[in-house]
Amino acid sequence: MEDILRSLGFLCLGSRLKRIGEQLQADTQRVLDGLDVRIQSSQYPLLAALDRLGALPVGELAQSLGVAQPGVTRAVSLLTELGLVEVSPSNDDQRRRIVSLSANGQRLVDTAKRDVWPRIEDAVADLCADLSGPLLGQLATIEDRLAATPLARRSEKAGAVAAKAVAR
Amino acid sequence: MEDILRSLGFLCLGSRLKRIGEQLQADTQRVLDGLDVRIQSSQYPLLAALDRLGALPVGELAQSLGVAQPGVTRAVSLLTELGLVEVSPSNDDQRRRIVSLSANGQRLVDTAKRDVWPRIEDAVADLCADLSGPLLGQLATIEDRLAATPLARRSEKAGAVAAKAVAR
DNA sequence: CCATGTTATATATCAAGTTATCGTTTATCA
DNA sequence: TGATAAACGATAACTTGATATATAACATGG
Repeated sequence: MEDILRSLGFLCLGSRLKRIGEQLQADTQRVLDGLDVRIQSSQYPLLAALDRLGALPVGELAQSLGVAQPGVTRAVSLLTELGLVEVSPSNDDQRRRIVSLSANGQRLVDTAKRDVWPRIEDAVADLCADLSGPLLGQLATIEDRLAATPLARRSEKAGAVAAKAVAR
Repeated sequence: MEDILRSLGFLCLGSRLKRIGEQLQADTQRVLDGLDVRIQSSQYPLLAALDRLGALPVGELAQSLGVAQPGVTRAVSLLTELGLVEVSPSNDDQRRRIVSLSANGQRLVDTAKRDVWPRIEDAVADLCADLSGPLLGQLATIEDRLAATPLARRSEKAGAVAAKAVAR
């Protein structure tokens, strides 16, 4: 069965990037499910931004994540309900609402940084290893590799390697 | 303002690909709006698939587009209402519903192939010209270029070049 | 100093993808 | 051949992005 997006090349690059991104996110979610982590993979960038940049108002958070502000507002309410972030008013500007990690959120991030993110990063790096040449070719290779060996399998391998490294 | 997805590298590649894809599609939509075409850019792959592969049942259409079947079912109902595709029962299997371009749909595709798609393809090709090196670097370059010169401007340039070529 | 404009966030609605599940129809095999 | 399994497409519910707009707080010029 011909892959139309692939055949259309640059014409549908946007759709194709979205498609690959969605598959990667779904696969990442499967890795997380296997690791007993209960939040959505899509929330990690927000938590990582707060961890890396410290407390931020909604708008700057949106900018640093490269998404539109309403998306951040929604994600923040969700994470607030989960008790992972907290919102406090700004002292000097009552319009601004400063978002920060809660104690629980910080704990989750610390754990993830140690136990989870390296696994995922290794798996994706493995997926993208030794790519070269034009962009469309690299994307095709990624799709092919993803179909041949799902990310979860790559993360097991990465985990095994990591465990071996620790055991040494 | 630090771009977190970029800093996180492979860890959030999925989110990042989605983000770039969405921006590309939104930009493409803007080009289409300027060209007096009234359908969503995201519907073009489906129409292109039917044009290229001929009439197909829903499931095979989904497979050739690389999306899940319910998405195709919804897109087909939408395009049927717009009068661009038609659905007919299969002779030999009552479960299958064969999707094909209507006369209007075929006309639209023919026009698009001649007047619209080349513009978009040139603009995106321009965006991706002379990329080299590792994937993450290529993606960063694409984002930078897109921020510097939006796709619509690139398509104007491409249109001018095409017009000049014709005039010769 | 207040009317007006701007900025920050929230809300509403839309778009396009997903998974899960259901009803039909077809296929299989004991 | 008839019971059961598999395949196809539709529907429902959810996710995660978008845009447009409303509301409230701040800034500023006359």
